[in-house]
Amino acid sequence: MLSNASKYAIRSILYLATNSSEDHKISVKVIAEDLETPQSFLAKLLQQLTTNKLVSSAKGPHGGFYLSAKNRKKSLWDIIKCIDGGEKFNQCFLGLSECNDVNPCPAHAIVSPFKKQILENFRDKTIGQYADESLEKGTYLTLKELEI
Amino acid sequence: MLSNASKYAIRSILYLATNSSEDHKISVKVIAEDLETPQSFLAKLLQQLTTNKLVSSAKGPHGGFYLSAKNRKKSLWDIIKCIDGGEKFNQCFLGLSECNDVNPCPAHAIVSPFKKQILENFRDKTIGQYADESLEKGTYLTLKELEI
DNA sequence: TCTAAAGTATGATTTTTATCATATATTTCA
DNA sequence: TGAAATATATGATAAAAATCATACTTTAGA
Ligand code: FES
Ligand code: FES
Repeated sequence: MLSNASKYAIRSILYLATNSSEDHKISVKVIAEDLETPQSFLAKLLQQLTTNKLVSSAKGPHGGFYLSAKNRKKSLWDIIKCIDGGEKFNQCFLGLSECNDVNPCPAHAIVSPFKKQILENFRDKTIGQYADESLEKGTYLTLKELEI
Repeated sequence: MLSNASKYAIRSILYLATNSSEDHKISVKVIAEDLETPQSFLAKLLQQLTTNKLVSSAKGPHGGFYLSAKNRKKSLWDIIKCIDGGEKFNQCFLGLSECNDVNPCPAHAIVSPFKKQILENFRDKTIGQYADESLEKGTYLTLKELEI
């Protein structure tokens, strides 16, 4: 579904949402280590996200990445659009041009309601809300913290 | 979600399910033209599917591919397993090792029910049933037949 | 004011996926 | 029995995605 790039981007941003603040910026190095993602790839991604105002950054010592209040108002969907492009959810599951109710493919009936629901969720919920819920529910972002 | 390979494979098989029979085999050439997929790529895929008993074939003039009664008992899930491997549905949406309810990622709550239901549908319904439903409901497999 | 710690910019490489191409083996039918 | 139609087998190439690397810029703090 999503590219690695998008997955890393989402995880980084949710990570920043719970762990960073304007007073506590986090460097790519640390993010990459915690999330166990390739560092330079992540650096590139974070640049792109910064350019698109999805995350904030500061150079120099004690610099790093963090989420501003505005950044927290963005959605998962904004991230996906930024990295993978906005077509992710209107593509047909079987690769048949566009996905719509007029020309449904055989998988449409089962797949489509879910796509709609997920898209809605990703579009309507803010990063901030996601982060808050994560804290409540105790979800996981890194492999390290998994209970295995 | 699925690779092009899997998409082509599924579409070919559903196509064969409604258009072919032991008495009416169809050549790669025709399948590829109708589905508008790259011919040699499809040829390779059909070979793999044949090897794995998901489709049947015969060489020589009037040869081609078709679905036997047994082939029709297979599921979409069998196709996906054959082409993309069986991990497609237990991977975490955010790339966090495995997807399970014990160590949910932040997207798990919204994504997981969907994955479960689709997997179930893909596993439990046979190709034959899919084809029958398609005829009833009038779904589409090729770009050509789309109402645009 | 210098140095080190960050991000920024850009391009090279590797890996995976998708696609193209070509030679071989069977089989029907004239 | 031989030519044509088909699948089969295998390898080459191209395109896309992921990863690695390197040089540059800014800034805090000694
Ligand atoms: S048309 Fe194929 S998933 Fe909607
Ligand atoms: S754990 Fe991430 S989708 Fe289930």
